[in-house]
Amino acid sequence: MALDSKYSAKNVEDQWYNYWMENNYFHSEVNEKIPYTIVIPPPNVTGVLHMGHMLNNTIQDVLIRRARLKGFNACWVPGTDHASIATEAKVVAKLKEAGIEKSSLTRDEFLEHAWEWTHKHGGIILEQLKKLGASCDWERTKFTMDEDLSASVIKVFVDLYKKGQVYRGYRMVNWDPQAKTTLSDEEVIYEEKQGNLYYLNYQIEGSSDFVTIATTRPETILGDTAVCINPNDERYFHLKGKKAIVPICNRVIPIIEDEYVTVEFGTGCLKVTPAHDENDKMLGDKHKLEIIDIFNDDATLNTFGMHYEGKDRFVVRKEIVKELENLGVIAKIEQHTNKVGTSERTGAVIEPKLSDQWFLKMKELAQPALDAVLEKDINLVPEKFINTYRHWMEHVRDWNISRQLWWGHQIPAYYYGDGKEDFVVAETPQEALKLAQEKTGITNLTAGDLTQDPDALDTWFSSWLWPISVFNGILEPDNKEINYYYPTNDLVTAPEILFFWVARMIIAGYEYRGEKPFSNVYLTGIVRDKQRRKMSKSLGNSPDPIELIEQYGADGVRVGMLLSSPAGNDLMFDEDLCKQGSAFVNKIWNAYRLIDGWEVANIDELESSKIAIDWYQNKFQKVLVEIEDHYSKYRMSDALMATYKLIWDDFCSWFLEMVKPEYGQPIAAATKASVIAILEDNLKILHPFVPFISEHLWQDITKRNPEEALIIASWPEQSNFDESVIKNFDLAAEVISGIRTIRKEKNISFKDRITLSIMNSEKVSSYFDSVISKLGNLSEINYIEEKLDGALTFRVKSNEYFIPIGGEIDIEAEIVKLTEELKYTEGFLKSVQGKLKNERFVSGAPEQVVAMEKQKEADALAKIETLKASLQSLR
RNA sequence: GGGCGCUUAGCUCAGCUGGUUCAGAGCACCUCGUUUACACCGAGGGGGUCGGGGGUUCGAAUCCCUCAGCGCCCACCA
Repeated sequence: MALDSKYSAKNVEDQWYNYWMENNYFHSEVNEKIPYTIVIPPPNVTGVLHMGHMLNNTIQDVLIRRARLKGFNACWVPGTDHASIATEAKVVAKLKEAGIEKSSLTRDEFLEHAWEWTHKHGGIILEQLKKLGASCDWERTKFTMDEDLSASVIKVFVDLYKKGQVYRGYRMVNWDPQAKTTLSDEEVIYEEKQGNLYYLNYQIEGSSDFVTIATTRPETILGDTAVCINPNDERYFHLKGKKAIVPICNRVIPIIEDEYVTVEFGTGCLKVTPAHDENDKMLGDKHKLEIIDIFNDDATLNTFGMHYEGKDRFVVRKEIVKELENLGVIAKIEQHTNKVGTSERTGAVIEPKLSDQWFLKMKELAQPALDAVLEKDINLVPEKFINTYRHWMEHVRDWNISRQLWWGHQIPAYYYGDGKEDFVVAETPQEALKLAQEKTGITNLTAGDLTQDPDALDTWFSSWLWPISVFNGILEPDNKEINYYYPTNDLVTAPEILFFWVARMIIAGYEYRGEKPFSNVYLTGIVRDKQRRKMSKSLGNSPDPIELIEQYGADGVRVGMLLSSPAGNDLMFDEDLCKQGSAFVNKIWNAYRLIDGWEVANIDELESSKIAIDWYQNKFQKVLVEIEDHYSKYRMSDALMATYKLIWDDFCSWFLEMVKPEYGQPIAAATKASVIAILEDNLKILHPFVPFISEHLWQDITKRNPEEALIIASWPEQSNFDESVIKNFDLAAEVISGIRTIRKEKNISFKDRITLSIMNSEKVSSYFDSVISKLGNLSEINYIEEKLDGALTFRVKSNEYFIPIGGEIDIEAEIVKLTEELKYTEGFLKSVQGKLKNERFVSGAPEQVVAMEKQKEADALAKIETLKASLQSLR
């Protein structure tokens, strides 16, 4: 058959993905084999594939395919996350485009829209993963809002409530005024922003004196309920017990004393706004201050904002500064940088806000999860993340798990009155009613008297159960699937969600299984562009992964992604890497074309072929050990690079060149059979990286039954290898290199056959003559005792090689070359001897090292001898 | 403000407990090549005083100190 010299991935990849699907190779069921399990970090259900996913899932697929080849029962569970806030924001925006406000809809109406959106866009990302070659067990696809997963979430919430771990509290929380919901501390990103520090004069009641406070947020003065000084600050002793007047609203507020105030900062005098700052709240509680909330939910001012009512906080900031200026109360304005919290999802500036929310106590739950990582029961790769993890776990704060959103799991708390404790928590409304009746003693309480908490749970409150809930391990803790697949093996995810997700999964794992959820966590880098900017939609610097696959093929893109992605290191994505990837795939393709085209005949195997096969088999084993080592350390790019070099350099450039028959000649049947066997082993180790082409070639070699597919073949058997065979070959390769260098330097065409003479022949393995002769295109090899006059020379180890080319030698040039080599060798000898003369070295260094230096000395001396002799003969 | 990490060839990075294969790899670059698998190719080649300074040692890219630059995480200083 005639194969095109350019491999076309497009024609091949869909075909084999379908073949794999049809034969159900991705599917896993409980059996007697050892399981190897990965749960996918569930992407947002309505999201599209981005470069981070590509990297992430390529690594997972490499791991899972390799495990499958190694004979494990490989199970990769895919799925999606409902992504409460992100999805709700999208749906709200979508509705707005259609002229519908969320506030005009009932909860059920809104959820209908949300589900519609989810069904329309959900799963797109999973389809995209198929293009990449992801061998997930699609029959197991899960969604965090599936019925059973939702029930798991509710069950866990109720359970934790009963255990006293979940509680309702009135606290200062992070408010996202755009999404109009609270956020957990982890969802707030602090950004350094340039702002001003305003110094304002507050008049002292009953006096013309004033006190100067400093604030970054002048609009909040309308919520001030005290001024605070440090009791030890002599400057303000005269203010003790006095009252101050807030400008504009003219509220009279007490001047309190607290050592919390830093004397050195600003004026050493602080305005206290308990409703809008966590520290102020703390002061307010301590000194029993009034709390005045001046904001609406969207961060516009409410009636306490007086004439600013209805205006946005940032507009008010500008306007109020003007008004204060007019009133003459601004003492000065300084430039000031401070950290401003913004919403991870919407980017809106977070407003600290007091409200009733649900919290999960973390301290106690975190302990086993912390120990597991510190004791390396769970390995973080790379290890540098252990410290970060430890720090977070040791300082973990209670988790705000309620969100003022509709899209998500509605909190199973039911209110029957307005009192703080007038609620019950239960898995079902029926149960809630029963509990409420018991609690209140009112037996004729009806379902209609109960109102479910309108809030939804934080998305992560469902994804933290993922490794358990996908196997139904919450609802049926003793089912055979969870018992078999859990704990899973590897988790591959981005370091950004180490706290959001990974840490919490570990916590849930110990709380609900008494066991870790996974053994290894591979934290990938962040995909950046060449300018080191994070790839993002808004910057428009992210290539479309599907377009990349169209262009370079999934195999090419996979290789491209993996080529430069050591764990934990950011990946500077460059399309050239994909080019390199597809070039590699093309190389494999052409190697196959070569082999496939060989005519066989029943002839004896050539000596060079036998040598080549023996050498490659040993080399393959040696590299296999390296590859295994890299895998064991999760060094995927190194494993790939070792494979890449083995295939490109050793297999293609050396091995195939050695066994390749002369033009028009047939190859020995036995040789071709060996080459095919070697090729098959190559395809096995290539398969995790480039699944499509490897399967394609595997199936093209010979007709295979479904049970003989490469995807379920077995990884090459590890066996001993003979290092001396490899060393011998390296020597031969050096000689061939020497010949090529001379050809190049002297412009001797490769087509011209030349003669090679070797001195000190007893030290050369004549075993390799055939190989050297073939790759050097020699007409003959001579073994000589005396130097050859009128020849070009080169040295490998202490042997000297001569290539006679008649009388055309440029003697002067040869002399220069030899002199330089001599000079270098003498310098080298000097440094070695310097070491050996140093008694402290000889006595202090290990024997091995000293012996090595002595060997170096001997080699150098010998080389100097030959060089000198050669120079002599030229002169 | 605390903690962690990084700085090695033009680029992206390996270099484990100091000495064997310690100055490496891939890409890029330069030269030559229309060799009968592949120009997404082949052969050959150039390129780094391992961020600066100091120290320990017979010996340091590797250990210690210090300075500089960069990055990440955490933290309530208005």
